[in-house]
Amino acid sequence: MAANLNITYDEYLLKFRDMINNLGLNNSVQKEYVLKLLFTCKNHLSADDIQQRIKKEYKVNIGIATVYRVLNLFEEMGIVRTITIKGNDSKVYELNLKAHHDHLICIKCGKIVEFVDKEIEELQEKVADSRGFKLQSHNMIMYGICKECRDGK
Amino acid sequence: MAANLNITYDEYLLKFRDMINNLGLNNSVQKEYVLKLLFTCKNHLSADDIQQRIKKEYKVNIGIATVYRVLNLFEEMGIVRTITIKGNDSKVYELNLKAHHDHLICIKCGKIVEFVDKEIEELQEKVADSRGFKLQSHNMIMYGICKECRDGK
DNA sequence: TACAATGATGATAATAATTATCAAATTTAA
DNA sequence: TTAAATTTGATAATTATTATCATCATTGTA
Repeated sequence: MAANLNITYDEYLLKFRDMINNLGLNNSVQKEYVLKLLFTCKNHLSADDIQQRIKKEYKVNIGIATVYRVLNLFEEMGIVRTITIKGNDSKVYELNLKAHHDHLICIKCGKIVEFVDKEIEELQEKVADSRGFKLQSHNMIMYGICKECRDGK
Repeated sequence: MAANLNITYDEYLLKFRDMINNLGLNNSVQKEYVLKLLFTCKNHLSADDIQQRIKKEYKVNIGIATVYRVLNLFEEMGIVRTITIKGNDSKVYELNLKAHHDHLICIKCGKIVEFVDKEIEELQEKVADSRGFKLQSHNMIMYGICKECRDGK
C-alpha cells in the first residue's frame, strides 16, 4: 500500500473540518466515521463494506444511503477516488490522501498492488497534449498473475 | 477510431464460426448479428444500445438476456473488451479485433479518442515485471477536456 | 439558552443494469 | 428425419445505487 503522506488522522481531521466549513456544509459524526475508516483501513472498500465495518468497528449504525451520500460528497471534494475492478460489480473507494497511484491486480487471488511510475505519468501527459486534451485525471488498472499464484500457491 | 486490422467482415465471420465450433458451441443468428453490429459500428455500445440497434438496423428482435449472454461469451472468447466509463452506469463493449488501444475521454462533451502509445505499453510491462506479475491486460482511461470544449465550442 | 431555519440522516421505495429461470424454438449429429 | 443438446426470449430475481420524505441535528440569532 502506498504510504500515507506524513499526516496523522487528527491533523487530517482538522483539515477536513475546515473543508466542510468552507463549503458551507454541516459536519456530522457519520461523515467522520467514514473518513476515519477510510483513513485507517488498508483495503479498497465498497459502500457495503464501509457500512458493515462501521457497524462492526465503531458499534454505530449508519444508513446505506448516508454511506453513498458521504462517499459521493467526498468524491466531489476530491478526497476519495473510486475504481471499478473488472469482474466486481460495485465500485470501491479509497482515500485520495495517499499519493496518487495506479493499480496492479492479480486475476487469480485478487491481490492489489499500488504503484506509480513517473515515466508513465509523463507520457500520459504527452499523449493527451498531442491529441489536444488538457489532462485532468486517469485511471489505469493492470491485470496479471502474481508470483505466488504462478508458483502454484 | 483505430482502424480495423485489414480483414473484411466475411473473413472475420469465417474465423468466428471456427472458434465457435472449436469451443463445441452452437452458432446462431443472434450471435452473428451482435458480431456484425460490433464489427460495423464505430461507437462503444452498451448492451441496451446493441439490442436497439439490432432491432433498428437489421429489423430483427433479440432478447436483452441474449445480448448479455452473447457479450459475456464474446468477452470470454477474447473477441470483445469492455470499459467502464466514469459517470456512466453501464459497461460499453467494443470488438477486440481492432488493434489494442486505450481511451482518452472528454469530461465535457463525452468525446472518446482512442490511442496506443508504445512506450507506455513497454513501461507497463516493466512495472508489472518488477512487482513479480505476469501482465495479462490493462485498462487505461484518461480524462480531460478536449480542445473544442476548452475553446468554448 | 431557546428558537427558527436549514441541513443531514435513515428507512424504505424506486431505478436501472445484469443475471437466473424455464418453456419453447433451433441446431447438430447420426 | 429425428432425438439430444443447445440456445433463445420473456420475465422474474438480484444487486448496486439513487430518490423521497419524515425525523433528527446543527447553526446562527435574539
